[in-house]
Amino acid sequence: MRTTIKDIANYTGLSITTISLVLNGKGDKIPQKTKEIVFQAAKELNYSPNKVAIGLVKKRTYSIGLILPDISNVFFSNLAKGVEDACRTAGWNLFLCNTNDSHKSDMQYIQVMADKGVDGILYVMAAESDEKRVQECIHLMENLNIPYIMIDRYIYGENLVSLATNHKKGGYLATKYLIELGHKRIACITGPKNLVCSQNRLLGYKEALEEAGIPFKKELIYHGQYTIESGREAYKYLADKEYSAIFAFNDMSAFGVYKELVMQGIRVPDEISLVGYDNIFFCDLLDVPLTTIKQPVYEMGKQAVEVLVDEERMKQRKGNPIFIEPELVIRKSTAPCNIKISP
Amino acid sequence: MRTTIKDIANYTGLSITTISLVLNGKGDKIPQKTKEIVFQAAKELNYSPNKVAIGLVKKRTYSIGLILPDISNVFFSNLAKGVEDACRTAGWNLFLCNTNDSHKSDMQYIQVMADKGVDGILYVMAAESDEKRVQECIHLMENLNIPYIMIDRYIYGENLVSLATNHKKGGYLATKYLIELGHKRIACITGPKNLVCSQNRLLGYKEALEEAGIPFKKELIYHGQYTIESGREAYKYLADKEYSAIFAFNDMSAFGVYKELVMQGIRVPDEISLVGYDNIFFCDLLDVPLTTIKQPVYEMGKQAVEVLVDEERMKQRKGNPIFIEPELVIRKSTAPCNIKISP
DNA sequence: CTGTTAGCGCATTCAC
DNA sequence: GTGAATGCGCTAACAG
Repeated sequence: MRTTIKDIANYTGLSITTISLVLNGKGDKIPQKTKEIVFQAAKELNYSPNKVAIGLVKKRTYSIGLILPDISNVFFSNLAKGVEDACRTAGWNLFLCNTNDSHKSDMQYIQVMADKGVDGILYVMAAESDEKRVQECIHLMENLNIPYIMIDRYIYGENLVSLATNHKKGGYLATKYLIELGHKRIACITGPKNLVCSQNRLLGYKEALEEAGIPFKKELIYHGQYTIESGREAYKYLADKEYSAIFAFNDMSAFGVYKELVMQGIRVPDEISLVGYDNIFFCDLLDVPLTTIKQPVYEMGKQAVEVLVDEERMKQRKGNPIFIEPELVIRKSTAPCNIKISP
Repeated sequence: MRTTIKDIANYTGLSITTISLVLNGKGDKIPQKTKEIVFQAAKELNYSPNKVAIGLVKKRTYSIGLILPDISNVFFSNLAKGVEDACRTAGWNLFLCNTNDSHKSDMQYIQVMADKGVDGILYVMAAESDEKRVQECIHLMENLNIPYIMIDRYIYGENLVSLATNHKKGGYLATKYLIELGHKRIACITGPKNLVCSQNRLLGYKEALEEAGIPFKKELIYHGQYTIESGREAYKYLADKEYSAIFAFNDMSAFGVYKELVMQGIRVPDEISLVGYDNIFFCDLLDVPLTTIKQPVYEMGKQAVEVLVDEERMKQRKGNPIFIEPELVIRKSTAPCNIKISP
């Protein structure tokens, strides 16, 4: 059996109160002598406080829940690492909840986390969720009265705290760079239509086009799923279109098209320029290292924890999204346009 | 405020016991009518049991701790996914503990998990740990009387439960395949010396050599750290050695040498054959897809949970490691040896 | 069939 | 300065 505060009381002949006071640093009025006895006993008996009991009386558990779609996705595992590192530093613990992009799991986990008494939730919504489903999740957390931050995938709402990369800017940066290289027909492989992050990247794309006076062509947009597979499908979809560059809204779909391009004997970047999004660590490992938009995802995780844990900052941030600035990382998959296409 | 069992009691005019009995399915002797009243009230008041309180009295929390070195490493994030999926299925929850390969963190997390009342620990030890440090961790868990399974990185000890790939076999398979391709001088890039998993892969390597009557050459062994960087360093170390194939003990270090080989204009597999280990998902994405040894890491995570949660199976497994069979995955980075080297 | 009581391990208020 | 008593939300004997 674990030793309890009671055991120390028996062992020392002191009362439970005294032990608790001393061990919690609230023993201003307790003589040094007594304190030492308590500390000594605690050490001898190898005492460590039962956090479940503390959680029950204090109604704080010093643990938070991280709900995300897929921990095996390097984007999220880097996020998780940032979150975990920040938690450890702050003395918190982390429940990992993997939803496999299921809205139902989202709802279940929110409830379970509440039952477990977590002090907050970091929430990356399931990709399958539409506006209505997001609201359902948000309402649940509100009703449960549990602080939360929406990460990456949602940023509107007056009362909610959210944190995300400035995706519009990211989309803009990528597109502008391609335009500067002389590309005029730039295909897009988006993420799921209902995700705000994907919508915003597209807005940035359009803005850059407009700024350069290039007309937007709907047929160059392929709506994908942020997966390798959808990158491959995008290639097929684009087969009969004219384009000299591709902007994939995440690195995975960029890898997908890349593989397909290579298989078809199309050279990157000589014939087609390719830009990804995320800056996953192995962009660098490909034979043609991938030009991409970097999201500082580890730092996002850290920062999310720091805000969530701080009541003041949470209040400030209601309806006031935290935007993280993306960054263009130029590698070898992009080159000046050398194809003449009728505009 | 959350509604409690007491609120339901007040609301219905019944006693706390009755509520508890009904809600826990132990109300065999309670009339259907009463039951319905209770269920109805629970629904109306939106009741969900406080798991912290339950944890305190039952001394079971239905949560487990997963302690691992680095969640951003795809190997571990896939493991974590397997673990999490199995947990969700079984109705358990998962604490994620990222140690950054620090032994001190290992020790701290073990204690914290115990304080949090977890019902078990899945433990992947820090790479920096030597025999003595592992023992320290094991003793702590034993003293805390908390069930645990050592995953991947440790398999000896009469009283401990462990689960790992049969790394000797993995090393054997990789080496044998290279030998069959005609390679005689096969360089190795190992993992940290103190890790049993790396030691075993080396044993398998030696066994395959011996079986083929090829003498073991110590100078062909480079002791790395399972990182991309150490793959690069391995290349430099091997610069003045004669070899026609490289067996890297994980995919990351394989990528490292691969990059360096490409930079030096050495063609894979025409000049040098390369085999990795792990079968990380982007082995497939490289321009020269990597031949490797597959560890079914997701399944390992799943299985670990299933055993940990089952007292019977835990007993059976004491001192009786669970071995997972690895598998050779042949891709494009290996080819018949066409270099003549004096033996 | 249902209510009363005790207790899980701890923090905390109020006496002594 | 220290101890006894109370309660956090729940389960589990034990009564009745």
